[in-house]
Amino acid sequence: MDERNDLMCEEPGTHGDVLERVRNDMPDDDTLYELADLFKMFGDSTRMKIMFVLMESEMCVCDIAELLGISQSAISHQLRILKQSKLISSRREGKNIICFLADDHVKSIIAQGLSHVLE
Amino acid sequence: MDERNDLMCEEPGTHGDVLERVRNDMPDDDTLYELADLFKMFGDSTRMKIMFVLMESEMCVCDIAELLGISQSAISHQLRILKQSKLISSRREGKNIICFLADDHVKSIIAQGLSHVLE
DNA sequence: AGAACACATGAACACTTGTTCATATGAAAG
DNA sequence: CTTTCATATGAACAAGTGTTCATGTGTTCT
Repeated sequence: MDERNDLMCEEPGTHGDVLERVRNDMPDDDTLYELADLFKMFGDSTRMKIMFVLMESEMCVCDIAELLGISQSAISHQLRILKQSKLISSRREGKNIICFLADDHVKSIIAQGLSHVLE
Repeated sequence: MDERNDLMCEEPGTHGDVLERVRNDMPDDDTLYELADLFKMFGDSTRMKIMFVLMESEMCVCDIAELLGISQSAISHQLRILKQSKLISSRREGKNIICFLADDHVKSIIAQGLSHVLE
């Protein structure tokens, strides 16, 4: 019952406990795709920069673009994607659209990533 | 000194405090790219599945492939990438290559992502 | 040595992704 | 109402990504 895991190869059916645990803990396919799509958001340096900026302060679109030295169009396209993933929200204020982080998980996810990267 | 943030638009130089904080807290470009590359690993459902499996138990390549119903070649290509990112390590055991998570951050990163996805 | 199994790898291909460029929408000021 | 500033959006294109297929490498067994 606490035996070492035998390999499945060439001897199927000999370690049902692992198989069962995996099947129980693996999220369903929809959740898995959502999860992957979420992490894709953090997988582009432009979007990472945007989120880093918004961790400091909410900010309008043109300020983000100017601060990062990236074209307004590129920023706008990325903001659209980030909003679809519910990571960023925005409100209008006169001529400007003010963007801000919509989820506390953003900071903790980035923090975990950073501690891996920084060894 | 605790004033509301003015917008940068059309009035540059009026909110140096935010600018300065952003410049201080933004990682250098190399770190940013590493960070984005790290999260790219979590941005593919095949790699997510592999990591979910390895969260339960170390396992040889062919078992991972069989368990997930994905071709051995596809798994092997993805494992190569995951190893380059130092997320997975492996050792040889006879004919088999046993893979296992190489970093504790994997679990916590995935956990943070899941709690976002599951609302 | 040869056969069989486990895994790795390279090329090719379809598919996705991010940017640029041009243009459209929307609010505010003259 | 026209202009101007702020932002959004669509098309097009280059670059990146993941899979398959075929084949190569390494290990064990007879």
